[in-house]
Amino acid sequence: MIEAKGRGGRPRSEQARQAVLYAVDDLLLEVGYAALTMKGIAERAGVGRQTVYRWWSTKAEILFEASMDDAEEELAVAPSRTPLAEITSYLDALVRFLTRSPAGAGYRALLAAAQHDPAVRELIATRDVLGASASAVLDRIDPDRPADDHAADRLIGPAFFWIMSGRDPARLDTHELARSFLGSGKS
Amino acid sequence: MIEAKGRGGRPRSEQARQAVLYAVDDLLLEVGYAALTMKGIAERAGVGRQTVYRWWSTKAEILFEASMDDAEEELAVAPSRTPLAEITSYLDALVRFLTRSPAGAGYRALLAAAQHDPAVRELIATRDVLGASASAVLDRIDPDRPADDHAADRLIGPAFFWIMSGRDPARLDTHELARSFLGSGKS
Amino acid sequence: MIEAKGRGGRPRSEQARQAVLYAVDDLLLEVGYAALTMKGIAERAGVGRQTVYRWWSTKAEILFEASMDDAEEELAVAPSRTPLAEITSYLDALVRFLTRSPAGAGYRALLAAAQHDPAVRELIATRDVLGASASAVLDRIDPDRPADDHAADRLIGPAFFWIMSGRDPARLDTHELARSFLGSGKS
Amino acid sequence: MIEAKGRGGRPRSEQARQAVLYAVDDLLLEVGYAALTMKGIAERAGVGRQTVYRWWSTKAEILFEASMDDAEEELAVAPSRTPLAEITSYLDALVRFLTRSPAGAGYRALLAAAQHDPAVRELIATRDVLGASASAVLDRIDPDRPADDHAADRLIGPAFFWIMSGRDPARLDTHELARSFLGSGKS
DNA sequence: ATATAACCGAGACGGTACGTCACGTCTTGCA
DNA sequence: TGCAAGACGTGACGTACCGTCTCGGTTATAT
Repeated sequence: MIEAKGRGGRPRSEQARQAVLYAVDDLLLEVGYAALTMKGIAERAGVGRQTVYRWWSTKAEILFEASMDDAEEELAVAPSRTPLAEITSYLDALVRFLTRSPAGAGYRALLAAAQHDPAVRELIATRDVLGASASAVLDRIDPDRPADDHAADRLIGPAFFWIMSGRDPARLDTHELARSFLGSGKS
Repeated sequence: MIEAKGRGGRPRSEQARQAVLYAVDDLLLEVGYAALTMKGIAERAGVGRQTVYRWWSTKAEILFEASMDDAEEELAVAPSRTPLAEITSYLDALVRFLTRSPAGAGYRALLAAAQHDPAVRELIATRDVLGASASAVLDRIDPDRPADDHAADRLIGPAFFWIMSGRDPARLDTHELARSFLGSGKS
Repeated sequence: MIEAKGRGGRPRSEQARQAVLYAVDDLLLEVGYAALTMKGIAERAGVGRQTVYRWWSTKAEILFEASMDDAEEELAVAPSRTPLAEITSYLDALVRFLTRSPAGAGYRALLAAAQHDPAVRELIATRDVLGASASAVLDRIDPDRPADDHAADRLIGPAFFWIMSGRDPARLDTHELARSFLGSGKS
Repeated sequence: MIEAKGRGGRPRSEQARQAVLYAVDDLLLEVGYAALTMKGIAERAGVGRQTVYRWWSTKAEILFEASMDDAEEELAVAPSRTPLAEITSYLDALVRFLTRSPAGAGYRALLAAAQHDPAVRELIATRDVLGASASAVLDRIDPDRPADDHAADRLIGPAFFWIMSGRDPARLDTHELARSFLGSGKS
């Protein structure tokens, strides 16, 4: 049993939990991460402030719980006929996730917070959604690929850097990046 | 004349400006970006709060002015005998900058803030210190290299992603990354 | 029920309320009305600033709540054997109140603030402590006295004007004022 | 010569002085005494801040210089045929001054400030405009009236108290006050 | 059935940073 | 020397949110 139940008492309200997660999703889009406050979340969710603090310590934790499932789903791409097509389509999904998706906004906000908050750093380290999604694609292309060759980092990194630097996603040539990626590390 | 001075009035105090920049540098190391406050900066600098707000809108702007010159300097690497050595040494400098340098901490903080603050986004877009440092190295290796092939992004990206994800810099194999980088994009 | 309490929430702290009122009383004597600040009151009371603002809008309101009970008490004079003695003793109490009493200092400060603040004007209009105290004395002397003959104003006014003009209270001849008052408006 | 001229240098600008006085008059009506600031006065007058401070210490001083001449003029009433008419007409002028006139607003503001500022108290003590105006009327009615009988205070006081208490001037019966005044202090 | 206990909402509590305003002083260049 | 301009250090303003703490009430299980 994961749920270590207390001896008695009222059980946690699933309704309150959902309301908080939805509220965080909405507010992130409406006001941005910086203006996201525990107070605002509680009020938007129609929930007591203490109830929020009882189950989450920081807004980062709530955002993590609210976004990561969506993130995983959005980064899963359908198989393609060629490696080039597959890599390209993955990079497109990655860019779309980072720049258009609410879950991507949550991810970027968390990554940002992690740069100056060790607690958030540990939190996101528990679940490497980007790396896992890239590895899934790479494993499909080459099931015998070596571990620890930074392949996932080389696949994700260039696009990731482009986006995080704040440059226009439309000017990013994912096809070129895919070609370069496949042409590297060979002989 | 660049300095379009008003007709009258007391001139800006260079001493106050320096004091603020030093205060930001110090405080960033001592308390971190999240705990960096305009109030704290002013007090540490021995400067009025209004004086800080008069010249900078946000702590990000101050940090930008305080860090970017140092950043540029720290990312300039000495020429090496072989391309591989040069690339590797650049990547080492990059990792050192992002993980150990005060200026690098400032850079990461700014990049983080840019993820949810369009003003900061524009600010850092005005001066692409990472991209410029990579381009300098790449130009030295191949003066005739094509523009817009994302070479700088492919060079920086993997290490950048590794660091930003919060993973251990010691476990990053810059030599391997350098080899992969040089083996890609050929034809 | 007079106390229309909200449905939930922590109840107002009577301790905090008292601490604020005492702090205002103390500070008025120590630093004067002009140097009385909401910040100072909160700090002296050991209370959050928001807590002060939650229950009072201005320092005048706090002062009103803190002083008016005392004022009423200090302006009540014991009956005397003759009208002249009674009126004289009332005028002495009035002068003492306006010039020596902490509550009187509060009253003068409020009256002053009312001259350029309609809100304070309305506030003090809700409780005419001076007029009520004078009426009490006048009613005792002549229970059948007509209303609206400005008797209370004629009794209070001269001494009030003298004090408010900043002239030396010791040079005010209350006995003469009492005699004149009793000699007027008769036949 | 009253004006002790300095050894050399630019003479005081009469234009600047007038501009400041007009600015104070205007601003008092527009924003009220509390919101009247040295900064605001200087800006409205189109004058340097230092220039204001050079010639006046406080806003009260400026207001005093700007209002008291007007006050004296407005409180001078034309002779009437009977004492009752004269007294009544004086009281009407007094009420009008205190409640309608810009100079009266200035006077009330100064009197208010004097309640908690000894410097202002001394300032207004140098020129008793109300008392002087009342004495002028009383002297005309009875040139041989005794000094120090508080007659001026008894004349002014009731109306003054009524107005300062913030009660409706329209409900003040000046005729009744005049009758009472003339019926008092006889034998 | 009835305690007991943990949950729920609401909202006041002492703090602290926010960004603005005015204070009174100072430092310019010009008249 | 006076003057307009305007930056300086100081400190109060009123607001927002922090995380904690009562409140009255609500649901569950454990007697």
